[in-house]
Amino acid sequence: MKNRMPAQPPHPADDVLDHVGYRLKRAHAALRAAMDKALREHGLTVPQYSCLEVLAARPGMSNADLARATFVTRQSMNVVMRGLLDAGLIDRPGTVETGRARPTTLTADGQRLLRAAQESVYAVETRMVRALPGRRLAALIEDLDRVAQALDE
Amino acid sequence: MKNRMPAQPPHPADDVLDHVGYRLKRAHAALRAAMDKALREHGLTVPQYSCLEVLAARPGMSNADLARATFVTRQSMNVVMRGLLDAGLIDRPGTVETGRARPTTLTADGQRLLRAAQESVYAVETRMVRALPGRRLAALIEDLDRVAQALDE
DNA sequence: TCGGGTATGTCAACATTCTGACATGCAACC
DNA sequence: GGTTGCATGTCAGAATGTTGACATACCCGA
Repeated sequence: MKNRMPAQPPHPADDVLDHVGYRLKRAHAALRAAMDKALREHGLTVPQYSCLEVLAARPGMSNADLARATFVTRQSMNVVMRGLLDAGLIDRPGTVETGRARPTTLTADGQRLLRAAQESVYAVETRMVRALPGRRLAALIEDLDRVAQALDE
Repeated sequence: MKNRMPAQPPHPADDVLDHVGYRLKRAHAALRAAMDKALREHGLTVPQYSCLEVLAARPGMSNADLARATFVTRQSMNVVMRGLLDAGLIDRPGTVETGRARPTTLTADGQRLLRAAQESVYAVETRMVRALPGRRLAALIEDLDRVAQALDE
């Protein structure tokens, strides 16, 4: 209905649609949609892929660790892991010598599927990076980290 | 369990946690949590606030317009609007002369509540902006827009 | 040794959001 | 006029996520 003019908005600078938070939300929504589409052909959801990916980089993480790393609650990660366990993509000892946290690892199937999915997802990431002019990638990452840190405390 | 060292990760550069997508997700999660906390005292959720905010900047938007502007489906925005209608914060004509799209506007109560909520939310946004060194804000916004555009097509 | 304090895994209830579907309304084109 | 295409609003069901709660397990100081 209303026309969108992202390049030259016909509004004062304090328009909501010009705020950083809105742009951040917009970029995140676009990334989420692109990843969702890329992962569909591999039969994975974004949380499932995130779990596998983090697990490949940091083998032996517990359920609570994975929840924190992927920004969801322990309970949500619990159902994600149940799905991955049923699919035989991850493995976890039934009991552990000390504590309650059980270390999780990728199975051979999990590693295979992850490698296949990574090709699709990394293509998405490449599209992102190529859209950035010059050496702005490092600056963008640094700024995102500063923002996250400022908001966390 | 694993120690986090965001400044100097003890891993190769191709670690997932170093990717742009991960940092984007992380920053968005932090923003979402901060806004959630700021809005709780006003009795608003983030989608509800987004709806009011966009509606203040672009009065007369339809349900589908608002859904697109806030990156949710029409169906989701429908239930958000139902809550705002029941709370008397927005208003919408029962019928319209032409078409199906009904223009929505803020009520006086909606404008009052939005103004109060904006103070809390803008404080969050200020925290974000202050965390950015020098004149990097404009560059960050521009980069986020480029990323979103590259992923949308 | 024995409490607090904290972290974990999991269950249940609730909310939020999505996908699928359908009816309605308009425009364009034959 | 009729039909095709597209956008909108809304219903129903399923998937996904959350908060709240509880039992368990470690750590640490009194």
